[in-house]
Amino acid sequence: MRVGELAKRSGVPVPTIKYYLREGLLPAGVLTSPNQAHYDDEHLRRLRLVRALMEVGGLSIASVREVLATIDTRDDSLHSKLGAVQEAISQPGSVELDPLAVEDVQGFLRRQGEEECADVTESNVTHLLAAALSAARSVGHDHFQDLLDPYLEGLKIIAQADLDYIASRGSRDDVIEAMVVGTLIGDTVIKAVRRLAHAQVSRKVIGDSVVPDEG
Amino acid sequence: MRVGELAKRSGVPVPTIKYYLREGLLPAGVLTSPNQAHYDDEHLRRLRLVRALMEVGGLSIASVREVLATIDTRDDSLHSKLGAVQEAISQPGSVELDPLAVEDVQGFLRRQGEEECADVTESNVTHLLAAALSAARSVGHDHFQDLLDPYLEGLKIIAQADLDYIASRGSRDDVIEAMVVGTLIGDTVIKAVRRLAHAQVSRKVIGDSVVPDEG
DNA sequence: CCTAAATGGATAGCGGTACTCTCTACTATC
DNA sequence: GATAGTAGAGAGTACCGCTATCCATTTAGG
Repeated sequence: MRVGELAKRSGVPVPTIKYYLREGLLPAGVLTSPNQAHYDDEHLRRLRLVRALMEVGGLSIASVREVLATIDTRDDSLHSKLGAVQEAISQPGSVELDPLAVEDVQGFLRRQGEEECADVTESNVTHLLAAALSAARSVGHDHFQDLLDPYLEGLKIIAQADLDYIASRGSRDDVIEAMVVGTLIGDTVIKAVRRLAHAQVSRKVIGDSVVPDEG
Repeated sequence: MRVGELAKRSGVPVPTIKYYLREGLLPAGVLTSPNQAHYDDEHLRRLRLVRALMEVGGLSIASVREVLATIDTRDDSLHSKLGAVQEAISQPGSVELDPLAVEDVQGFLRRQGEEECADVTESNVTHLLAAALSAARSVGHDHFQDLLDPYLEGLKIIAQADLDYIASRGSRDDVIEAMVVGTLIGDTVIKAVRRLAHAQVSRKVIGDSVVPDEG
């Protein structure tokens, strides 16, 4: 197919596709003439992935490029590939870390039997966690880390479901893409379902009055 | 205090504070002269909240303004306030919804005993969920909704912890702020811990080989 | 009291991001 | 042979979150 049909089938405007080609988010089509190229279903699939990463995952073009590069690297074991994918999709903001929050993270990791926790900022994931706890502290929530253990309890169930889902995919390529899609779209799904669960629990527990007027 | 000290104590540059004042993210200080105003600890607290919402929650200025407006509205019960806060912090992207994904969401809600599910797009939260499942479908993941039930199972544990945390706050104002902070910063913490749980489970289950080379 | 620094207020400009437009030379199709 | 589509590439645009500059006034220090 040519770029027009790719645009029609993906819902992405032609100029935007050209832009993605220039930015290296999409591999070039096969040239049949100096100004004619053919694109196949792989291009369509990749294009939809790019859009999903941006729209649902909220990733920037630069992050998408990094994620795609990680996906396309073909030398790691699946376990380390999962790690690499997670690093690529977990860009922490530029919050400066509260040492107490760093300590909280290290304590948590230690509690979970993680031995090698030299520097929290070495991994995007632990950095992200420390940044979030720092932000909590900065707004006066200095016991937010107490939630880590119950969170992990719930997330073990979720992570098991995630891994089952990923492993149920057919080819190795599908497994790797499912890591990205499952993790990023999963984040959004979890966000939404958590809010629904809040509403459910709140309806049962809080009812309508739990706290007096003003403290 | 004057704006200079507010800047020093919050780490936010003076011009940025002025900008936030203009944008209505911060209430004006008390004028003591035509060009002198006093700010108090409430301003500092609010400023830090604004930064936390933007840096960790990834909210835009417009969203922050909306959230603050919701916080400051003082007429709802806590239960409905939680709902309002959730709506304000759950802006769905502009993905067009797949009818099948909408059906998935409705089925899920029905399964959970939610009766009133006329229009999924009426609530930002269900819209967000439908958008995420639509994106999953668009990249060929048309059974992602099978994860909803295990997700809810894990998230019930998390939501209970959240509600306990929120309810443990002192004043009504603190409770309301904890809804925002706990939900948004909680999202990020959950994101990070989920990745750690992935690594943990993956180390145990996947080990290093689960899927053959190529399908 | 005088001067330097800071302040409130307002307007304009800047840097980054994600497109979108425009152009040229060519090709496919009717 | 007229019309529409195409590859490739540079310029332009729109929005967002600041940042810089200016002004008249005021405060703080010697």
